[in-house]
Amino acid sequence: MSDDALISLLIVDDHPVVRDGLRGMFESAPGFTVLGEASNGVEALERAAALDPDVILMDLRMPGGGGVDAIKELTRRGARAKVLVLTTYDTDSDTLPAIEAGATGYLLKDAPRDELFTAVRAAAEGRTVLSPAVASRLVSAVRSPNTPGNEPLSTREREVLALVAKGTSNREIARELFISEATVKTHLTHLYTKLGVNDRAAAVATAYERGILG
Amino acid sequence: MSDDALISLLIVDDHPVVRDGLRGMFESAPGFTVLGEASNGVEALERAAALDPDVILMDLRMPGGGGVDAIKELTRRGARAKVLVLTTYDTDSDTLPAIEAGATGYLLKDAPRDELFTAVRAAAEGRTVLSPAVASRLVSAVRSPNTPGNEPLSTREREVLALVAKGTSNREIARELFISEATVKTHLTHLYTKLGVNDRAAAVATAYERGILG
DNA sequence: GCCGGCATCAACCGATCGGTTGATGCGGCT
DNA sequence: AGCCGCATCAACCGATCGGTTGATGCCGGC
Repeated sequence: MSDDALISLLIVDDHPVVRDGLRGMFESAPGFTVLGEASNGVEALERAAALDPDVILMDLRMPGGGGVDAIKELTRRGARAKVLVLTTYDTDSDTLPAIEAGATGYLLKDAPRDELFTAVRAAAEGRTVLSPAVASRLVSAVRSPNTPGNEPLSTREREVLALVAKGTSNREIARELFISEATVKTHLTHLYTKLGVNDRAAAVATAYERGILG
Repeated sequence: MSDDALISLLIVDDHPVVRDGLRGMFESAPGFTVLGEASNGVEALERAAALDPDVILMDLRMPGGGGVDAIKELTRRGARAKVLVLTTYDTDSDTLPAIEAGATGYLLKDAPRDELFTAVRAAAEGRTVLSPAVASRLVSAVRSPNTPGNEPLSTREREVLALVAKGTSNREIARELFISEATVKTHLTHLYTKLGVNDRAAAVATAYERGILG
Protein backbone atom coordinates (compact mmCIF):
# COMPACT_ATOMS: atom_id res chain seq x y z
CA MET A 1 0.00 0.00 0.00
CA SER A 2 1.61 3.26 -1.07
CA ASP A 3 1.13 6.51 0.78
CA ASP A 4 -1.23 8.20 -1.64
CA ALA A 5 -3.35 5.19 -2.51
CA LEU A 6 -6.91 4.78 -1.40
CA ILE A 7 -7.41 2.99 1.89
CA SER A 8 -9.62 0.00 1.20
CA LEU A 9 -12.17 -1.02 3.80
CA LEU A 10 -14.23 -3.99 4.86
CA ILE A 11 -17.22 -3.19 7.06
CA VAL A 12 -18.38 -5.80 9.53
CA ASP A 13 -21.54 -5.15 11.55
CA ASP A 14 -24.77 -7.03 12.08
CA HIS A 15 -26.87 -3.89 11.74
CA PRO A 16 -27.71 -2.88 8.16
CA VAL A 17 -28.22 0.66 9.35
CA VAL A 18 -24.72 0.91 10.73
CA ARG A 19 -23.21 -0.70 7.65
CA ASP A 20 -24.99 1.81 5.45
CA GLY A 21 -23.90 4.68 7.63
CA LEU A 22 -20.27 3.67 7.52
CA ARG A 23 -20.30 2.91 3.82
CA GLY A 24 -21.88 6.24 2.96
CA MET A 25 -19.55 8.08 5.26
CA PHE A 26 -16.39 6.62 3.80
CA GLU A 27 -17.46 6.54 0.17
CA SER A 28 -18.27 10.22 0.25
CA ALA A 29 -14.96 11.07 1.86
CA PRO A 30 -11.75 11.29 -0.17
CA GLY A 31 -9.08 8.68 0.32
CA PHE A 32 -11.25 5.70 1.12
CA THR A 33 -12.91 2.92 -0.78
CA VAL A 34 -15.29 0.35 0.65
CA LEU A 35 -14.63 -3.10 -0.76
CA GLY A 36 -17.46 -4.92 0.92
CA GLU A 37 -19.51 -5.70 3.98
CA ALA A 38 -20.11 -8.61 6.31
CA SER A 39 -22.68 -9.15 9.01
CA ASN A 40 -20.88 -11.60 11.29
CA GLY A 41 -17.47 -12.94 12.19
CA VAL A 42 -17.46 -15.95 9.90
CA GLU A 43 -18.56 -13.91 6.93
CA ALA A 44 -15.92 -11.35 7.81
CA LEU A 45 -13.18 -13.96 7.50
CA GLU A 46 -14.37 -15.01 4.05
CA ARG A 47 -14.62 -11.45 2.78
CA ALA A 48 -11.30 -10.48 4.26
CA ALA A 49 -9.60 -13.36 2.44
CA ALA A 50 -11.35 -12.57 -0.84
CA LEU A 51 -11.12 -8.78 -0.82
CA ASP A 52 -7.83 -8.20 1.00
CA PRO A 53 -8.78 -4.83 2.55
CA ASP A 54 -6.35 -2.48 4.25
CA VAL A 55 -8.58 -1.93 7.24
CA ILE A 56 -11.47 -3.90 8.68
CA LEU A 57 -14.05 -1.95 10.64
CA MET A 58 -15.42 -4.52 13.04
CA ASP A 59 -18.26 -4.62 15.50
CA LEU A 60 -17.77 -7.00 18.40
CA ARG A 61 -21.17 -8.34 19.37
CA MET A 62 -22.71 -10.14 16.47
CA PRO A 63 -24.92 -13.18 16.10
CA GLY A 64 -23.25 -16.12 14.41
CA GLY A 65 -19.55 -15.70 14.99
CA GLY A 66 -18.34 -13.12 17.47
CA GLY A 67 -15.94 -10.37 16.52
CA VAL A 68 -13.21 -11.38 18.94
CA ASP A 69 -12.93 -14.85 17.46
CA ALA A 70 -12.72 -13.37 13.97
CA ILE A 71 -9.89 -11.08 15.05
CA LYS A 72 -8.06 -14.00 16.62
CA GLU A 73 -8.36 -16.00 13.42
CA LEU A 74 -7.15 -13.09 11.30
CA THR A 75 -4.15 -12.68 13.56
CA ARG A 76 -3.45 -16.40 13.42
CA ARG A 77 -3.54 -16.27 9.63
CA GLY A 78 -1.13 -13.38 9.67
CA ALA A 79 -3.60 -11.32 7.69
CA ARG A 80 -2.39 -8.05 6.25
CA ALA A 81 -5.56 -6.19 7.20
CA LYS A 82 -5.59 -4.01 10.29
CA VAL A 83 -8.65 -4.42 12.46
CA LEU A 84 -10.33 -1.32 13.89
CA VAL A 85 -12.93 -2.28 16.44
CA LEU A 86 -15.98 -0.06 16.34
CA THR A 87 -18.41 -0.79 19.10
CA THR A 88 -21.31 0.77 20.92
CA TYR A 89 -20.37 0.73 24.56
CA ASP A 90 -17.10 1.47 26.26
CA THR A 91 -18.20 -0.78 29.10
CA ASP A 92 -18.00 -3.72 26.76
CA SER A 93 -16.41 -6.66 28.51
CA ASP A 94 -14.80 -7.69 25.23
CA THR A 95 -12.62 -4.60 25.09
CA LEU A 96 -9.45 -6.17 26.36
CA PRO A 97 -9.94 -9.57 24.71
CA ALA A 98 -10.34 -7.77 21.39
CA ILE A 99 -7.08 -5.90 21.80
CA GLU A 100 -5.30 -9.01 23.01
CA ALA A 101 -6.64 -10.81 19.97
CA GLY A 102 -4.85 -8.34 17.76
CA ALA A 103 -7.12 -5.37 17.09
CA THR A 104 -5.19 -2.31 15.98
CA GLY A 105 -7.65 0.20 17.37
CA TYR A 106 -10.78 0.53 19.41
CA LEU A 107 -13.36 3.27 18.89
CA LEU A 108 -16.88 3.98 20.02
CA LYS A 109 -19.62 4.34 17.45
CA ASP A 110 -20.59 7.72 18.76
CA ALA A 111 -17.25 9.12 17.70
CA PRO A 112 -17.51 12.13 15.38
CA ARG A 113 -16.83 11.60 11.67
CA ASP A 114 -13.41 13.21 11.62
CA GLU A 115 -12.24 11.04 14.44
CA LEU A 116 -13.32 8.00 12.48
CA PHE A 117 -11.40 9.09 9.39
CA THR A 118 -8.30 9.85 11.39
CA ALA A 119 -8.55 6.53 13.16
CA VAL A 120 -8.86 4.56 9.94
CA ARG A 121 -5.85 6.32 8.42
CA ALA A 122 -3.89 5.64 11.58
CA ALA A 123 -4.95 2.01 11.61
CA ALA A 124 -3.96 1.63 7.96
CA GLU A 125 -0.46 2.70 8.93
CA GLY A 126 -0.46 0.25 11.77
CA ARG A 127 -0.70 2.89 14.46
CA THR A 128 -2.82 2.12 17.47
CA VAL A 129 -5.90 4.24 18.06
CA LEU A 130 -7.91 3.96 21.24
CA SER A 131 -10.88 5.90 22.45
CA PRO A 132 -10.08 7.69 25.72
CA ALA A 133 -12.29 5.45 27.82
CA VAL A 134 -10.70 2.31 26.44
CA ALA A 135 -7.22 3.74 26.82
CA SER A 136 -7.73 4.40 30.50
CA ARG A 137 -9.09 0.90 30.96
CA LEU A 138 -6.01 -0.50 29.35
CA VAL A 139 -3.52 1.29 31.50
CA SER A 140 -5.29 0.23 34.66
CA ALA A 141 -5.37 -3.34 33.39
CA VAL A 142 -1.69 -3.30 32.58
CA ARG A 143 -0.77 -1.49 35.74
CA SER A 144 -2.15 -4.32 37.86
CA PRO A 145 -2.12 -7.57 35.93
CA ASN A 146 -2.39 -9.51 39.17
CA THR A 147 -5.48 -7.75 40.32
CA PRO A 148 -7.75 -10.20 42.16
CA GLY A 149 -10.51 -10.84 39.74
CA ASN A 150 -8.96 -11.68 36.42
CA GLU A 151 -8.43 -15.24 37.50
CA PRO A 152 -10.84 -17.45 35.61
CA LEU A 153 -13.36 -19.52 37.52
CA SER A 154 -13.26 -23.29 37.24
CA THR A 155 -16.21 -25.11 35.70
CA ARG A 156 -17.45 -26.28 39.04
CA GLU A 157 -17.16 -22.82 40.52
CA ARG A 158 -19.20 -21.37 37.70
CA GLU A 159 -21.87 -24.00 38.23
CA VAL A 160 -22.08 -23.19 41.91
CA LEU A 161 -22.17 -19.47 41.18
CA ALA A 162 -24.99 -19.89 38.67
CA LEU A 163 -27.08 -21.65 41.28
CA VAL A 164 -26.26 -19.00 43.85
CA ALA A 165 -27.56 -16.38 41.43
CA LYS A 166 -30.85 -18.25 41.34
CA GLY A 167 -31.20 -17.99 45.10
CA THR A 168 -30.23 -21.57 45.80
CA SER A 169 -28.93 -22.26 49.30
CA ASN A 170 -25.69 -24.12 49.88
CA ARG A 171 -27.53 -27.22 50.99
CA GLU A 172 -29.71 -27.24 47.90
CA ILE A 173 -26.71 -26.62 45.67
CA ALA A 174 -25.05 -29.63 47.28
CA ARG A 175 -28.04 -31.81 46.51
CA GLU A 176 -28.31 -30.54 42.99
CA LEU A 177 -24.67 -31.10 42.13
CA PHE A 178 -24.45 -34.39 44.06
CA ILE A 179 -21.69 -33.11 46.32
CA SER A 180 -21.55 -32.31 50.03
CA GLU A 181 -22.41 -28.96 51.50
CA ALA A 182 -18.80 -28.64 52.66
CA THR A 183 -17.62 -28.84 49.06
CA VAL A 184 -20.06 -26.18 48.03
CA LYS A 185 -18.63 -23.89 50.67
CA THR A 186 -15.13 -24.64 49.50
CA HIS A 187 -16.02 -23.70 45.94
CA LEU A 188 -17.64 -20.55 47.21
CA THR A 189 -14.70 -19.35 49.26
CA HIS A 190 -12.46 -20.06 46.29
CA LEU A 191 -14.52 -18.08 43.86
CA TYR A 192 -14.89 -15.28 46.38
CA THR A 193 -11.15 -14.79 46.45
CA LYS A 194 -10.93 -15.14 42.69
CA LEU A 195 -13.56 -12.48 42.20
CA GLY A 196 -12.25 -10.32 45.00
CA VAL A 197 -15.48 -10.24 46.98
CA ASN A 198 -16.70 -11.31 50.41
CA ASP A 199 -20.19 -12.70 49.94
CA ARG A 200 -22.47 -14.33 47.43
CA ALA A 201 -24.38 -11.20 46.58
CA ALA A 202 -21.23 -9.34 45.55
CA ALA A 203 -20.05 -12.44 43.72
CA VAL A 204 -23.21 -12.44 41.62
CA ALA A 205 -22.83 -8.74 40.94
CA THR A 206 -19.24 -8.92 39.74
CA ALA A 207 -20.06 -12.04 37.75
CA TYR A 208 -22.65 -10.04 35.88
CA GLU A 209 -20.25 -7.14 35.43
CA ARG A 210 -17.70 -9.47 33.88
CA GLY A 211 -20.13 -11.35 31.70
CA ILE A 212 -19.71 -14.61 33.59
CA LEU A 213 -23.43 -14.60 34.28
CA GLY A 214 -26.34 -13.21 32.31
CA MET B 1 -50.90 14.64 5.60
CA SER B 2 -52.44 13.27 2.43
CA ASP B 3 -52.00 9.72 1.25
CA ASP B 4 -49.56 10.40 -1.54
CA ALA B 5 -47.44 13.00 0.20
CA LEU B 6 -43.93 12.40 1.37
CA ILE B 7 -43.55 11.09 4.88
CA SER B 8 -41.33 13.54 6.75
CA LEU B 9 -38.88 12.22 9.29
CA LEU B 10 -36.86 13.34 12.26
CA ILE B 11 -33.93 11.10 13.18
CA VAL B 12 -32.86 10.95 16.82
CA ASP B 13 -29.78 8.97 17.75
CA ASP B 14 -26.57 9.75 19.58
CA HIS B 15 -24.45 7.87 17.06
CA PRO B 16 -23.49 9.90 13.96
CA VAL B 17 -22.99 6.66 12.10
CA VAL B 18 -26.52 5.51 12.74
CA ARG B 19 -27.95 8.91 11.86
CA ASP B 20 -26.08 8.87 8.58
CA GLY B 21 -27.21 5.37 7.82
CA LEU B 22 -30.85 6.17 8.42
CA ARG B 23 -30.69 9.45 6.56
CA GLY B 24 -29.08 7.88 3.52
CA MET B 25 -31.46 4.99 3.60
CA PHE B 26 -34.59 7.12 3.67
CA GLU B 27 -33.40 9.86 1.36
CA SER B 28 -32.57 7.37 -1.34
CA ALA B 29 -35.92 5.65 -1.02
CA PRO B 30 -39.08 7.09 -2.60
CA GLY B 31 -41.77 8.47 -0.35
CA PHE B 32 -39.67 9.81 2.46
CA THR B 33 -37.97 13.05 3.34
CA VAL B 34 -35.65 13.62 6.26
CA LEU B 35 -36.29 16.97 7.91
CA GLY B 36 -33.52 16.83 10.45
CA GLU B 37 -31.57 15.02 13.11
CA ALA B 38 -31.06 15.19 16.84
CA SER B 39 -28.57 13.47 19.09
CA ASN B 40 -30.47 13.41 22.38
CA GLY B 41 -33.91 13.68 23.89
CA VAL B 42 -33.88 17.39 24.66
CA GLU B 43 -32.68 18.28 21.19
CA ALA B 44 -35.30 15.95 19.78
CA LEU B 45 -38.06 17.93 21.47
CA GLU B 46 -36.76 21.21 20.01
CA ARG B 47 -36.46 19.82 16.51
CA ALA B 48 -39.82 18.12 16.69
CA ALA B 49 -41.47 21.41 17.59
CA ALA B 50 -39.62 23.33 14.89
CA LEU B 51 -39.83 20.81 12.04
CA ASP B 52 -43.17 19.12 12.71
CA PRO B 53 -42.24 15.73 11.25
CA ASP B 54 -44.71 12.95 10.53
CA VAL B 55 -42.57 10.30 12.15
CA ILE B 56 -39.73 10.46 14.65
CA LEU B 57 -37.19 7.66 14.55
CA MET B 58 -35.91 7.54 18.08
CA ASP B 59 -33.14 5.69 19.85
CA LEU B 60 -33.74 5.10 23.55
CA ARG B 61 -30.41 5.19 25.28
CA MET B 62 -28.79 8.54 24.76
CA PRO B 63 -26.60 10.77 26.86
CA GLY B 64 -28.22 14.02 27.89
CA GLY B 65 -31.94 13.36 27.85
CA GLY B 66 -33.19 9.83 27.53
CA GLY B 67 -35.56 8.76 24.79
CA VAL B 68 -38.35 7.65 27.07
CA ASP B 69 -38.63 11.07 28.69
CA ALA B 70 -38.71 12.70 25.28
CA ILE B 71 -41.55 10.44 24.20
CA LYS B 72 -43.45 11.21 27.38
CA GLU B 73 -43.07 14.92 26.79
CA LEU B 74 -44.18 14.63 23.17
CA THR B 75 -47.25 12.72 24.28
CA ARG B 76 -47.97 15.28 26.96
CA ARG B 77 -47.77 18.06 24.38
CA GLY B 78 -50.17 16.15 22.17
CA ALA B 79 -47.62 16.24 19.37
CA ARG B 80 -48.78 15.19 15.92
CA ALA B 81 -45.63 13.18 15.25
CA LYS B 82 -45.64 9.42 15.65
CA VAL B 83 -42.66 8.01 17.47
CA LEU B 84 -41.02 4.88 16.12
CA VAL B 85 -38.48 3.55 18.59
CA LEU B 86 -35.42 2.11 16.92
CA THR B 87 -33.09 0.46 19.37
CA THR B 88 -30.23 -1.98 19.47
CA TYR B 89 -31.28 -4.68 21.86
CA ASP B 90 -34.59 -6.40 22.33
CA THR B 91 -33.58 -7.04 25.91
CA ASP B 92 -33.74 -3.35 26.57
CA SER B 93 -35.40 -2.71 29.88
CA ASP B 94 -36.93 0.47 28.46
CA THR B 95 -39.08 -1.41 26.00
CA LEU B 96 -42.29 -1.30 27.94
CA PRO B 97 -41.78 2.16 29.42
CA ALA B 98 -41.28 3.49 25.90
CA ILE B 99 -44.53 2.01 24.70
CA GLU B 100 -46.36 3.16 27.77
CA ALA B 101 -44.94 6.61 27.17
CA GLY B 102 -46.66 6.69 23.80
CA ALA B 103 -44.36 5.19 21.20
CA THR B 104 -46.22 4.04 18.11
CA GLY B 105 -43.78 1.30 17.22
CA TYR B 106 -40.70 -0.50 18.36
CA LEU B 107 -38.10 -1.95 16.03
CA LEU B 108 -34.60 -3.32 16.35
CA LYS B 109 -31.78 -1.70 14.44
CA ASP B 110 -30.84 -4.94 12.79
CA ALA B 111 -34.13 -4.99 10.96
CA PRO B 112 -33.80 -5.24 7.16
CA ARG B 113 -34.37 -2.08 5.09
CA ASP B 114 -37.76 -3.05 3.78
CA GLU B 115 -39.03 -3.73 7.24
CA LEU B 116 -37.92 -0.26 8.27
CA PHE B 117 -39.72 1.38 5.36
CA THR B 118 -42.89 -0.58 6.02
CA ALA B 119 -42.70 0.26 9.69
CA VAL B 120 -42.32 3.99 9.04
CA ARG B 121 -45.27 4.01 6.66
CA ALA B 122 -47.32 2.12 9.20
CA ALA B 123 -46.29 4.48 11.97
CA ALA B 124 -47.18 7.49 9.83
CA GLU B 125 -50.69 6.13 9.57
CA GLY B 126 -50.80 5.59 13.29
CA ARG B 127 -50.64 1.86 13.09
CA THR B 128 -48.59 0.06 15.70
CA VAL B 129 -45.51 -1.83 14.57
CA LEU B 130 -43.63 -4.06 16.92
CA SER B 131 -40.66 -6.31 16.33
CA PRO B 132 -41.55 -9.93 17.07
CA ALA B 133 -39.40 -10.08 20.20
CA VAL B 134 -40.97 -6.96 21.62
CA ALA B 135 -44.44 -8.13 20.72
CA SER B 136 -44.04 -11.36 22.63
CA ARG B 137 -42.69 -9.44 25.61
CA LEU B 138 -45.73 -7.24 25.54
CA VAL B 139 -48.27 -10.01 25.54
CA SER B 140 -46.56 -11.75 28.42
CA ALA B 141 -46.47 -8.49 30.31
CA VAL B 142 -50.16 -7.85 29.71
CA ARG B 143 -51.13 -11.41 30.35
CA SER B 144 -49.77 -11.28 33.87
CA PRO B 145 -49.64 -7.71 35.09
CA ASN B 146 -49.48 -8.91 38.68
CA THR B 147 -46.54 -11.19 38.18
CA PRO B 148 -44.12 -10.84 41.08
CA GLY B 149 -41.28 -8.88 39.66
CA ASN B 150 -42.71 -6.11 37.55
CA GLU B 151 -43.37 -4.01 40.59
CA PRO B 152 -40.93 -1.12 40.59
CA LEU B 153 -38.53 -0.72 43.48
CA SER B 154 -38.65 2.40 45.57
CA THR B 155 -35.67 4.73 45.62
CA ARG B 156 -34.58 3.54 49.02
CA GLU B 157 -34.90 -0.06 48.02
CA ARG B 158 -32.72 0.50 44.99
CA GLU B 159 -30.11 2.20 47.16
CA VAL B 160 -30.04 -0.73 49.54
CA LEU B 161 -29.88 -3.19 46.68
CA ALA B 162 -26.98 -1.37 45.08
CA LEU B 163 -25.01 -1.64 48.30
CA VAL B 164 -25.91 -5.30 48.64
CA ALA B 165 -24.47 -5.88 45.17
CA LYS B 166 -21.22 -4.40 46.41
CA GLY B 167 -21.04 -6.95 49.19
CA THR B 168 -22.07 -4.55 51.92
CA SER B 169 -23.53 -6.16 55.05
CA ASN B 170 -26.79 -5.02 56.50
CA ARG B 171 -25.05 -3.30 59.37
CA GLU B 172 -22.75 -1.41 57.05
CA ILE B 173 -25.63 -0.46 54.81
CA ALA B 174 -27.39 0.92 57.86
CA ARG B 175 -24.40 3.06 58.73
CA GLU B 176 -23.97 4.26 55.19
CA LEU B 177 -27.58 5.29 54.73
CA PHE B 178 -27.92 6.69 58.27
CA ILE B 179 -30.74 4.31 59.14
CA SER B 180 -31.04 1.37 61.53
CA GLU B 181 -30.21 -2.18 60.63
CA ALA B 182 -33.85 -3.09 61.18
CA THR B 183 -34.88 -0.68 58.44
CA VAL B 184 -32.37 -2.17 56.08
CA LYS B 185 -33.89 -5.58 56.66
CA THR B 186 -37.34 -4.19 56.07
CA HIS B 187 -36.28 -2.73 52.74
CA LEU B 188 -34.68 -6.02 51.84
CA THR B 189 -37.70 -8.18 52.59
CA HIS B 190 -39.82 -5.74 50.61
CA LEU B 191 -37.60 -5.82 47.58
CA TYR B 192 -37.32 -9.59 47.83
CA THR B 193 -41.05 -9.95 47.42
CA LYS B 194 -41.11 -7.34 44.68
CA LEU B 195 -38.43 -9.17 42.74
CA GLY B 196 -39.85 -12.57 43.54
CA VAL B 197 -36.70 -13.92 45.19
CA ASN B 198 -35.65 -15.24 48.57
CA ASP B 199 -32.17 -13.92 49.22
CA ARG B 200 -29.77 -11.13 48.38
CA ALA B 201 -27.80 -13.08 45.82
CA ALA B 202 -30.86 -13.84 43.74
CA ALA B 203 -32.02 -10.25 44.19
CA VAL B 204 -28.78 -9.00 42.69
CA ALA B 205 -29.07 -11.48 39.83
CA THR B 206 -32.63 -10.52 38.85
CA ALA B 207 -31.74 -6.86 39.28
CA TYR B 208 -29.04 -7.28 36.67
CA GLU B 209 -31.38 -9.22 34.42
CA ARG B 210 -33.89 -6.40 34.56
CA GLY B 211 -31.40 -3.62 34.13
CA ILE B 212 -31.95 -2.24 37.63
CA LEU B 213 -28.28 -2.74 38.31
CA GLY B 214 -25.26 -2.69 36.03
C1' DG C 1 8.60 -38.21 40.26
C1' DC C 2 7.19 -33.99 42.20
C1' DC C 3 4.28 -30.07 42.35
C1' DG C 4 0.19 -27.44 41.58
C1' DG C 5 -4.61 -26.93 40.39
C1' DC C 6 -9.04 -28.96 40.82
C1' DA C 7 -12.58 -31.34 43.24
C1' DT C 8 -14.00 -33.61 47.12
C1' DC C 9 -15.15 -34.00 52.24
C1' DA C 10 -15.25 -32.89 57.67
C1' DA C 11 -16.00 -30.25 61.89
C1' DC C 12 -16.36 -26.12 64.27
C1' DC C 13 -17.47 -21.30 65.30
C1' DG C 14 -19.12 -16.64 65.31
C1' DA C 15 -21.50 -13.53 62.42
C1' DT C 16 -25.01 -12.61 59.49
C1' DC C 17 -29.24 -13.22 57.30
C1' DG C 18 -34.28 -13.97 56.57
C1' DG C 19 -38.98 -14.11 58.65
C1' DT C 20 -42.26 -12.36 61.61
C1' DT C 21 -44.95 -9.17 64.15
C1' DG C 22 -45.96 -4.78 65.39
C1' DA C 23 -45.50 0.08 65.52
C1' DT C 24 -44.85 5.27 64.12
C1' DG C 25 -44.76 9.30 61.03
C1' DC C 26 -45.03 11.51 56.61
C1' DG C 27 -46.92 12.64 52.20
C1' DG C 28 -50.19 12.17 48.33
C1' DC C 29 -54.69 11.09 46.62
C1' DT C 30 -59.69 10.92 46.95
C1' DA D 1 -60.85 12.85 57.03
C1' DG D 2 -59.39 8.44 55.59
C1' DC D 3 -56.46 5.43 53.01
C1' DC D 4 -52.23 3.82 51.14
C1' DG D 5 -47.42 3.66 49.97
C1' DC D 6 -43.01 4.76 51.71
C1' DA D 7 -39.62 4.99 55.20
C1' DT D 8 -38.43 4.35 59.70
C1' DC D 9 -37.51 1.45 64.00
C1' DA D 10 -37.71 -2.76 67.59
C1' DA D 11 -37.07 -7.46 69.30
C1' DC D 12 -36.80 -12.20 68.63
C1' DC D 13 -35.75 -16.65 66.45
C1' DG D 14 -33.95 -20.34 63.69
C1' DA D 15 -31.42 -21.04 59.59
C1' DT D 16 -27.75 -20.02 56.87
C1' DC D 17 -23.47 -18.22 55.70
C1' DG D 18 -18.42 -17.23 55.84
C1' DG D 19 -13.80 -18.46 57.74
C1' DT D 20 -10.62 -21.67 59.15
C1' DT D 21 -8.03 -25.77 59.33
C1' DG D 22 -6.96 -30.02 57.65
C1' DA D 23 -7.32 -33.92 54.70
C1' DT D 24 -7.78 -37.09 50.33
C1' DG D 25 -7.55 -38.31 45.39
C1' DC D 26 -6.90 -37.21 40.49
C1' DC D 27 -4.71 -35.27 36.68
C1' DG D 28 -1.43 -32.76 33.89
C1' DG D 29 2.94 -30.15 33.33
C1' DC D 30 7.90 -29.70 34.29
